[in-house]
Amino acid sequence: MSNNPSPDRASDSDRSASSAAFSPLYQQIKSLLLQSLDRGEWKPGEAIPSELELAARFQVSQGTVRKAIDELAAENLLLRRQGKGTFVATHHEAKVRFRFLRLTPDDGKSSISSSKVLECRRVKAPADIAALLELRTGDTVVNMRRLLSFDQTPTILDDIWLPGAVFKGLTAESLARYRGPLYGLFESEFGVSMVRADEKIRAVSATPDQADTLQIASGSPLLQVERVSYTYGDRPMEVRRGLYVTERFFYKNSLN
Amino acid sequence: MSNNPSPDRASDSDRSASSAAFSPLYQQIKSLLLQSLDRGEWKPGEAIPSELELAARFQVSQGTVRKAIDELAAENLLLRRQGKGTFVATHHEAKVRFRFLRLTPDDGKSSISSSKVLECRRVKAPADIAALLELRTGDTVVNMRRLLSFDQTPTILDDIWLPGAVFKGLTAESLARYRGPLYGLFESEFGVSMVRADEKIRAVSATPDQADTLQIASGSPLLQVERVSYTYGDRPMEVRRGLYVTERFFYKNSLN
DNA sequence: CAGTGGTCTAGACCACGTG
DNA sequence: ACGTGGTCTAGACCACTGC
Repeated sequence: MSNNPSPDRASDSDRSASSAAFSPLYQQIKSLLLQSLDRGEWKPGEAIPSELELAARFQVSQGTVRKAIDELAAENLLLRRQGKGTFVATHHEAKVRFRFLRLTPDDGKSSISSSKVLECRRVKAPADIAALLELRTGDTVVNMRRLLSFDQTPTILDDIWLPGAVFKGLTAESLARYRGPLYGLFESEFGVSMVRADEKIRAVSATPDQADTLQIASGSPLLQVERVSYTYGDRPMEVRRGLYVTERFFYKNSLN
Repeated sequence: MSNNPSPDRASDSDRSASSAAFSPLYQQIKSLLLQSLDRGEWKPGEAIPSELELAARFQVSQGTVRKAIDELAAENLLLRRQGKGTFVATHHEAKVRFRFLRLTPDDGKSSISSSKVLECRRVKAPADIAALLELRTGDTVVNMRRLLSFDQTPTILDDIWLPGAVFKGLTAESLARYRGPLYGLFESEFGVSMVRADEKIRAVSATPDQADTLQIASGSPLLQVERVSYTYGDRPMEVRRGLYVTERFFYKNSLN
């Protein structure tokens, strides 16, 4: 790229053809990288090409690639490791486990967790779920319910909804066999990377049914967490309604 | 600064004398900027010197100053405005109001809020509050309780604790006269800028007293939010225990 | 028009991880 | 020794703001 008083803009127009029209170069590079991630050109956990390689591929300077990667790293889509390279974020990692699970034990001790799948079936989407997943009412969705326990104490009751077209072959049996975080399974088995989520939190009273499965008194206060998770391109891929027992745990949040 | 094969490092050692010893230059600049902010050299809402001025002052390149400011802007301590300058963040702004108040109405309509101070007195700090504020048990603290209503509906009951040595002259009367966000008052009247906060969230049942002031049924589920707020240098400056009625509001959070 | 932050480049050197 | 990302610089030009 020349940077002279009368610059040659030919290569610029080449680039903008395949990307958002008039935005900063590094933003265009960022979109291109996002497209590659979305398309699965580099899988979660793998390294992406080096900054110099990408600079050569896109015909820009290393600094411009760097700024694009900086933003993706700030959004936790990429992970930089000095001396090694830049890697696609994955949910198969101890560090990342608590990025989406904000429930924390009072005494700080990380206790052993167990997950029991109570139900998993394919059904027609209710209107509210369909809307949140940007599907049509009646489109088929996977509905699973599970109970998470810490130190043998039932703590989280989750009701999860997934688009049926994407999560083919997800059954109670395959879930029961799997060890590890659910979002890790989604990555490996269905090619769906969860990248971001919004949560709406309320306090509610346990219904008799809920109280029964959580082994608490009916009417006890519960934290209700309604989450919508998104993949690349802000496409919603999961709706999750969780009920948390906050007797010995709390939901941790940081405001900046 | 020379960048030759045999560089002259004299100016480097000059700088490191007044800052953390061996860290990247831009991190040292960042600390110096933080010190100036903490010391009140530039007040909330004011512009800080231009990048070129700061570069001249610290004897570094504009790019290095820029990277320091980038991080402070990412942490919401500074606000960049193209063509105008870089400004110190302030809580006197509509945009920032909802940075620390995460309670959102179901219907999205921003309703008028009113704040009623129920109590404000200087007392000796209980052990738990003192620990959170990094004071000694029995040091004097300001304790205030207030009720926030939206559309005439009582919604938030706050119990707030502040270090007495810093918040001299804070009385129920001065609070009653003041309009606007509490953190704005803290900035203007006491020179305390809240920069970050940690929250622990639980679901609880309303006690008879709480139910009475919030005009709900005794035993109703409430969101309990325990917040510790920090100024520059991670010094705790407020402990706040809030009870939120989440009937027509929810606590909004984003996971990245 | 001048001054501010925003973008882009090119090149040097440093720090880290691996072979 | 080599390749990776990390830091730092210098300089050009762009985009926005306000006089």
